Amino acid sequence: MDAPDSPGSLGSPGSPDTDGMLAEQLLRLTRRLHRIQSRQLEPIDITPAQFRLLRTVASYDAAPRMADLARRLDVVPRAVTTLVDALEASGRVRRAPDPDSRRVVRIEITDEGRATLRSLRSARRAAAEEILAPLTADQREVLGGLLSALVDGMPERRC
Amino acid sequence: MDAPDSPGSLGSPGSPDTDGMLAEQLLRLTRRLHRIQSRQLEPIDITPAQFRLLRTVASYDAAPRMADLARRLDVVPRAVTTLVDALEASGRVRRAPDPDSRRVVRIEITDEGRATLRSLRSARRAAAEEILAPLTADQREVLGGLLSALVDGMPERRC
DNA sequence: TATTGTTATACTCTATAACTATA
DNA sequence: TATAGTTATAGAGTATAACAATA
Repeated sequence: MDAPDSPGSLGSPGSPDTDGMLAEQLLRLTRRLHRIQSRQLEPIDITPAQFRLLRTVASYDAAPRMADLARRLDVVPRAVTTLVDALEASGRVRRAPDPDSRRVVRIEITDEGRATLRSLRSARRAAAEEILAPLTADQREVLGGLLSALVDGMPERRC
Repeated sequence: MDAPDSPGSLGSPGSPDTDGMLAEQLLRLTRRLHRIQSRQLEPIDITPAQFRLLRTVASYDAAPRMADLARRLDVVPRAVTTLVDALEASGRVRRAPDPDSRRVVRIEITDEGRATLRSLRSARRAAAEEILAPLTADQREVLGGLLSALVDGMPERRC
C-alpha cells in the first residue's frame, strides 16, 4: 500500500543498471547485518568492530603487530588503536613488546578473549543464518564463491 | 610474508562456516564500496547517505513523507531528519506541507537535486564497476539475483 | 491516546594531521 | 630519513528519549 519497490527512475528490472543495484543491495544487507550483530553483541559488551578485530587477532599464528591488523582490516592504523584500547580494557587482548624491535607492539589474545570468541561463534552463525534464511545451501555456496572472488580479486588498497 | 589469508581458527576453507564467512565478506565489500563512493562524492559535496536518500526520494512517483523514507531506508525517522536537513540546505530537496494533514511533511526533489542525480549516475556505475571488476557479466547477474532474493525475502524490520 | 516529526544527546566507526620513539 | 604507534581532532552515520503539534 505504499512504497514502490521498483525504483521509478533508477534502474530497469532487466539488466542495464545491474551494477548500480548491486551497490544498493550490498548496503542494505550490511546495514541489516550490523543491526542484528549489534543486538547480539550488546549483552556481551563488545562492539561489532571490536569483535571483528578480536577474530582477526585470533586468526594469526603468532601475535600480529598493529600495522598487520590495520592492513588486514583495511583501515588506517589509528582506527586499530581505539579498538585495541577497548579490547585491552575488557581484558580480551594484551599489548606485548616485540623482542626484536622496541617500536612495534604485538597484540596477544588472552584466555578471556578466546572465551569470548567461543561464546560468540554460535551467535555469529545465528546472525548470518538469519540473514541468509531466504537462500538454499547451494545458493549460499554460490554467493560465497562470488563474494570471495570479489574480495580476493581486489587490490589491498588503492595507493 | 605476512598475514595468513585463511584464518587459522575461524573457519575451514571447505563449507562448515560458510555463513560466518559471508558476513565478513559483506562487511569488507561494503567498506570498500563506501570508501570509493566517498571519494567520488566528495567533490560534489554530498555524502553517501545523502546521495542514497536523494535517490530514494526520486524513486517515488509522489513526494514521500519522512516516515516513508525512514521505513524504506530501514533507519529510524530521526536519521532522515538530518539527511533531509543537509539536502535541503544544498537545495536538492524541499520540505513541502501535506494538503491533507498538517503534521506530515512531504519531501520533494528539486531540479537541482535531479541534476545531481544525473551527474552522479555515471560515477556511481563507475564505482560499482570498480568493485565488480573481478566478475564476468554472467556472474554479476547471478550475484544480483542472489542479493535480490536476500533483500526481498527478508522482513522489513523485526518488530 | 496514537502518530508525525523534531530537538537534544550520545556513541560507534573511521579519517587526517601532527607528534614521539625508535630504527 | 623512514617506520610504528600514538595523541588530538573531526565528521559521518545512526540510535534512544523526550517533546511538540496534530489527529
